[in-house]
Amino acid sequence: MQPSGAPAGTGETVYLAVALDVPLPGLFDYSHDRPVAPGVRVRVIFGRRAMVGMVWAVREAPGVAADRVRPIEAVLDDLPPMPADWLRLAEFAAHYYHRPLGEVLLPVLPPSLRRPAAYTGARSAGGPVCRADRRPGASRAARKRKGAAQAVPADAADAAETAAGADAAAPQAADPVRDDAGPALTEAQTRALAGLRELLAAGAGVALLHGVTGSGKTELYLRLAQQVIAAGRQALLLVPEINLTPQLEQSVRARLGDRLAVIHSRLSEGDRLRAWLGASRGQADILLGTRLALFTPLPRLGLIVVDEEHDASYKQQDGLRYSARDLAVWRGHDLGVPVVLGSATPSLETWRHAQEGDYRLLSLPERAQAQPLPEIRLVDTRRARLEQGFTPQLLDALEDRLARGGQSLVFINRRGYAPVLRCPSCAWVSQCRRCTAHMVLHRLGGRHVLQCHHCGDAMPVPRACPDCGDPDIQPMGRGTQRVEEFLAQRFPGARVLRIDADATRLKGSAEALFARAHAGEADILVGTQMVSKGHDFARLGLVGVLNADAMLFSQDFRAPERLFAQLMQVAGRAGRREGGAQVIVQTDYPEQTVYQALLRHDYARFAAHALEERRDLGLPPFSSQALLTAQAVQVRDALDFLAVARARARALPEAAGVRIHDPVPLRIVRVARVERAQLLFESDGRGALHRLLRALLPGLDELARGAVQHWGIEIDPQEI
DNA sequence: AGCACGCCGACT
DNA sequence: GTCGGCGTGCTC
Ligand SMILES: [Zn+2]
Ligand SMILES: [Zn+2]
Repeated sequence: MQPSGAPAGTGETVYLAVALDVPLPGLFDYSHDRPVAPGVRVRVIFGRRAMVGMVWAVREAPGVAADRVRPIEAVLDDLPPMPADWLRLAEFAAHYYHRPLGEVLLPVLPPSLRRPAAYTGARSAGGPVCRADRRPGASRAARKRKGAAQAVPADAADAAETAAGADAAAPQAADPVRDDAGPALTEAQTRALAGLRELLAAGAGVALLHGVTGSGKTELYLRLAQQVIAAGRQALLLVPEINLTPQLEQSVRARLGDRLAVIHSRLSEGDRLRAWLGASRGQADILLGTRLALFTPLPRLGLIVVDEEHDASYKQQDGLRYSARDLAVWRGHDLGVPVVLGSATPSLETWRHAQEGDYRLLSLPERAQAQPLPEIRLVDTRRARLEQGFTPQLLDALEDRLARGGQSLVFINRRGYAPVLRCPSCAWVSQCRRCTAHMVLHRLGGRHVLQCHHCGDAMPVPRACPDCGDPDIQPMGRGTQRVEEFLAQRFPGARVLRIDADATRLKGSAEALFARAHAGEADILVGTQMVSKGHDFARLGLVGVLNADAMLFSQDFRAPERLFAQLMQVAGRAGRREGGAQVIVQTDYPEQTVYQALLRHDYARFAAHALEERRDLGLPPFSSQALLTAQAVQVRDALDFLAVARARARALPEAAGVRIHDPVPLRIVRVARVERAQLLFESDGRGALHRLLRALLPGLDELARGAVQHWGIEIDPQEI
C-alpha cells in the first residue's frame, strides 16, 4: 500500500476520478500527488465514511470546486490495475443497465477487496491479498470439503456421471471405447463437437448447443475446455447456482486437473478471494462458477460456456440487475472468444438468434446412452374424480411402480402443507398482515404454523376463526407436505421422501437428502423444482406432475416458456438408466401447445408457436423492454410517480418509436408493508429504448422526492 | 445508500 | 430536563 503523501510524488497535484459504490451518477474527484492507473483501487473518505473506490480516469483539474475535493487516503497497490478488457465489460454493463460505474466496478469484486476496514485494522496485516497469499492453501473448511469429495467416488465412473449432472454422458461399465480422455461419443456428439471445434478455430462467435437432458452436453464442454487449455488458454464455465455441487466440481477436477478455480456465493470470503486471485493471475486454467464468476478477470480467456443458459439464476435480482448470460455473450464478442450456450430448452431470445443464423445451432437430439425418452401422458383433470389432487391414473401408475420396486417422483411446485387456510362460515382467510398474500400452512415438527412466503412473517395457527369463532377452519389446496402425508397414508408400505427447500433446511444439507434418494432409500419422492435440476435418480421410472396449470395462469407472457422448460426438465429425470419410463402430467388444458409439444418432447414446435405469438404481439425477442418500478407506503403514490414519469417521457423527442404502457400495481401489491407499481417501456429496436431512458432517468430522483421510497429501472425484465 | 443534523414526544 | 423518533439533505 502506498500511503498518500509518500515520497517520490511528482509534486504536481492531479485529480483522480474515482468510482464509488453509491447510487449517485458519475465519478468523484480526489486529489493526489501523482497519476494512478485506471483500474487501481483506492481508499477514500466519502462524506463521513471510509470507502474503497476504483480509479477510472486522471484529470488535471477537478470537476467541482477545489475546496470540496479531498485527498486520496491510500492507493491500494496490492493488486495490479484491473485489466482493460475487464474495465470495458464493467463499463458496458453500467451503461446498458443504466447504473453508475461504481455500482458495477465494486460490487463484482470479492468482498474483502472493497471493504476499507480490510486495510486499516490492527490485524489487517498488509491487506486481504497479503493474507490470502500467506496462506495459499485453501481454508481448513475447504480442505475438509475437498477431502470428503475425493473420498466418495469408489466407482469413479458413477461419480462423474451423477456429478456432471444432467448431462454427463455416463461411462457404462461395459463401455469398450472408454479411455482417459473421457467416454466415447455418440454420432450426434461427434458432429456437434466438430461444429464446436470449428467455432474454436474461427476464434469467435456464439454457438447454441441444444440437447435434451442426458444427451451429453457436459462431456462436450469438458472436451472443448481440454482443447482450449492445451492451447494455453483459460476456460470459463458458468452453471446455474443449483447445479454447482461438490460433485460437479469434483468431476471437472478429475477430468481437467487441479488448475481449477471455483467461485460461487456460498464460499467463505477467504476461499472466494483465493479462487479469484488464482483465476485473475492466470494460475487457474478453468474457472467454474455461478453468475458472479462472469466478472472475474481472466488474462488468457479462450472459451466461455454458459450451461442451462435459460436458467433464471443467471439474472441477478438485487442490486445491479444484470444477465450473466447476456454479458457473457458480450464479453466473448468483445474479446474475440467463442461462447457456447447450452440448454435443452433455450430461452426464446437465444433460439431466435440461432434461427436467424446469428448463433450457430448444434443439436443433440438423443440421449447419449440410447435409452428412449420417457413416454408422456396428459391426464385430463376436468372430468376426473380427484383424490387429494391425484387422478386415478396417476395413483394406479404409482401403485404399479411400487409393486415393481421402482422409484417414482411426484412433482408439485408448491412448498408447505396448504397454500391457504379458510373459514367455512365466513370470509376469513389466512391473510398476511404485512402483504397482500395468503399465509401458507406449514407443518413444523409435529405442529402447524402459518408462514408468509413473501415477507417471512410467521404466526401460530388459530384454534378457531378469528372473525366468527368457527373452530372448523380448513386448509385449502395442497403443497409438498400434504402430498407427502397423503401418499404415506394411501400407500402404507411405501417409503415417501420429501425434497424441498424446507426439508433441506431442516434435516441438514440437500446433499444428504439426495444421497438417500440415490441410495434407493425412498420409493416415492415428493419435490419442488429443486429435484428437477442436476440430479439423476437411477431407478426413477415414473414422474407425476401435479398442479402444472398454476404456472399457466400467470399474467406474465413468459409463463408458458418457463412451464415448458420446467416440464421438460422434470420429465428428463425419468428413465435415465433404464427404458420404460413414464411421465404423467395432470392438467385441465391438455390441448394447450405447451402440453402438446411436451407430448413429443418437441422443443422446436413449442418455440415456433411461442415465437409466432410473440411476433404478433410485439413482445421480446421481437422487441426490447424496460421496467420502471416504484415503491411507496401507498400504491397510489407509486402510481402517481410513474404517471408523471410517463408524461415526461412522452414529451421527450426520444419517445418516438417507444411504446409506453400504463402504470400498474404489481400482482402482489404489498410485500412487507411496501406497495409496488411498475411502468413498462417497449420498443422494436434496442437503441430507441435506451436513448429514451438516458434522457428520462436523470430527472427521476428529484421527482421521487416525497412519498416514493424507492424507484428503479430493470432492463430486459424476465418477469412482468 | 449511509450518515449526519434537527426539532418534537415520553421517560429517569 | 435529555433520550430518541425518523424527516431532510449531502456526499468529490
Ligand atoms: Zn369465520
Ligand atoms: Zn407477508
